[in-house]
Amino acid sequence: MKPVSLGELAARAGVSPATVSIVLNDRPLARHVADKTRLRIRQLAAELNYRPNHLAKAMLHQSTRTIGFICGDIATPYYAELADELAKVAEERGYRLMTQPTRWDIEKEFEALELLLTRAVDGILMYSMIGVTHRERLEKLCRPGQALVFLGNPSCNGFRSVGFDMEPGMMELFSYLLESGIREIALMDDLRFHQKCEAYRAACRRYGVSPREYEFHYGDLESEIACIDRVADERPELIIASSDYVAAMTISRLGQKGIRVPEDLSVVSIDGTRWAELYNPPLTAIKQDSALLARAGIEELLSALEGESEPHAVEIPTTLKFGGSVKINSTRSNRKGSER
Amino acid sequence: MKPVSLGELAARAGVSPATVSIVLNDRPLARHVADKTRLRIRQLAAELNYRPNHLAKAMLHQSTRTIGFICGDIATPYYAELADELAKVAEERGYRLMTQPTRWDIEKEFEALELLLTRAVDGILMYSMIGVTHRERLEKLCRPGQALVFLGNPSCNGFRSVGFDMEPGMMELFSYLLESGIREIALMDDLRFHQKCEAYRAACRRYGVSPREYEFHYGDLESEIACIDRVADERPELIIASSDYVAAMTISRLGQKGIRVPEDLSVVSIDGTRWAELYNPPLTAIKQDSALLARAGIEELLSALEGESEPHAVEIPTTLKFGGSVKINSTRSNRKGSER
DNA sequence: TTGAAAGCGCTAACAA
DNA sequence: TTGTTAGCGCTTTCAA
Repeated sequence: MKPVSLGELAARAGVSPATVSIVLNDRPLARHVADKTRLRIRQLAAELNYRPNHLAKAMLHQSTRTIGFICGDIATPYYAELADELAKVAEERGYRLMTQPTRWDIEKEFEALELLLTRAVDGILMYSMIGVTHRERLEKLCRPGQALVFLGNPSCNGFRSVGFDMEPGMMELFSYLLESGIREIALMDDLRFHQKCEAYRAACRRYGVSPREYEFHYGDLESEIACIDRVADERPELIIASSDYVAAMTISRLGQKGIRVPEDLSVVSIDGTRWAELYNPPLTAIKQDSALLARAGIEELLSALEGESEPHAVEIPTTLKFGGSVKINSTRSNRKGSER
Repeated sequence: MKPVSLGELAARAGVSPATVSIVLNDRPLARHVADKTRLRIRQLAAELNYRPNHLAKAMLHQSTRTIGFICGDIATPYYAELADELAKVAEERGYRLMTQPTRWDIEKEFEALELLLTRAVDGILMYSMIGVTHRERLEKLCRPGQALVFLGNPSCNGFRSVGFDMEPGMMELFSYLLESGIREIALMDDLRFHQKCEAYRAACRRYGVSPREYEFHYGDLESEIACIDRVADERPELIIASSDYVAAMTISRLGQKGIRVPEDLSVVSIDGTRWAELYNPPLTAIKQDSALLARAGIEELLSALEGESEPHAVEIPTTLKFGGSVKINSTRSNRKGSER
């Protein structure tokens, strides 16, 4: 049972396709169509369950009203929440979201960019470092000014980008920790994504803390586990984990070794998703607000689609969110230690 | 700088569009095209960064090679993992996935169905109860045999569906619990989704346990909290939570009231995602394997697209996964208590 | 108040 | 070995 086309509908109504199109789309000219005809068309459309063919429309306007979201990971809490927010904001603006997970595979990210090039989507949001690491290859495909926005990391020079400014949250964290008498503050991260790391180093400098970095690679489970094991051996007072996910992995694995959080070792995570709040203990975190990121990202993309030619590099400030995964030493600094 | 069309490319190469199409798509006839011409076309295409217009192709075949996934929630671990698996399997089969979160809003679910009707996607996977609860309205839009597969709940009579069989996991759980000396087994769920509930009742009957049910509504935070508070007051020995997410919420909130899991109250969750393993304590769970669901779901959808007319109702068995959120009473039953 | 025709970019069938 | 033509379903002039 094939769907009816506008043409067939017109034939059955005894009018031309043009008339049907005008009526069903409520074009200004529809006011000049005889009431009888208009009603007949409408009724017939409902009866036959007529639906305009999205493909034909898209072809005509050369637009699918779809935004692509290319992302290394969509199953982890931070990205899952982000994808959800993006879909919501996109919908508000009359777009759909097509999410392409790439499992942090550079080749796949470039493949996914073809979505944009073949015009299967109108624009692309990309959570990736290729704007920095694979600059030339990227430029061969898309010149700045295209409907491509990098998410997460700002300062993809020349390309549009919306990311977080890690500094405020990091500074707030350090100030809080030092007040609480904690000085051995280590970072566990994929150092290829250097923003968190840079904010960490800046904070270390400012507060006179000597940096300790534990490196692993996103998506490489073994390196993550090895990294946690090193932390367990060397036992800093506190470890900043690069995400809620990594924090959960860390606490879980430390627990298996009999190391308790926060009693034996404190953990601070970066992200602060709903999961961080529900974790046991609730995670103290540098909060990256995915709702803000989503909104700003889509705004920037739409402004590109509307022909706004100047690319922006938006930065969204981070904040500190208190949980229960940091051990408070001195009692006097018990300011807002637990919020719930 | 507008993208070049096949027509322009042909003009510049001094050949007809048809020839270009044949060459670039490596059609059988391409072997009959002069080597010189073929090379010239290929080279020019690369130089001009030619990309076929996806819309035009789609229009021709009346297919976008895209599958829609309509789902109430995509931010919660179980659904996030499922979306990830679906995207992966779809990609293997040459399709893309378009995820439409509806935040459990029935109207939105019907709206999203328009994706299928307007042919913006080739088929739809739907995680929803409307196949059961809004049968007539649904039938008015799509008759069985259409490229629509219900996920999660089997037995959407007449419609294709792929879901879980909760019984094996539930029975295994009960047998384990009774062996461990736990008899007060309660369920916390949205009873509108009656599968889990039915398996629970069946297990209660079989094992002579008197059912205790705590009801809340998905997506309604207040009802969830109220539900947990009732559980805290009435304190069954063990509570089966309808998802990893709900289990985490429960344990977190119980913790705030000073009730520890599993010392004071045991919790078993349903889902068994990666998050369940990383939780503290790791959750004992009835496992719903999202990779299996994804694969079976896509298979079923593709078989519909390929014209296989007989709708199936596939059921995937659940299993019990051991964690540390159940308090073991008797020592003799310490069989595989903790697995990690 | 309505209809006819052209065209969006591509492909497949048929000619040459 | 290559070109011509028609058409996918819809919208938008322009003409009647």
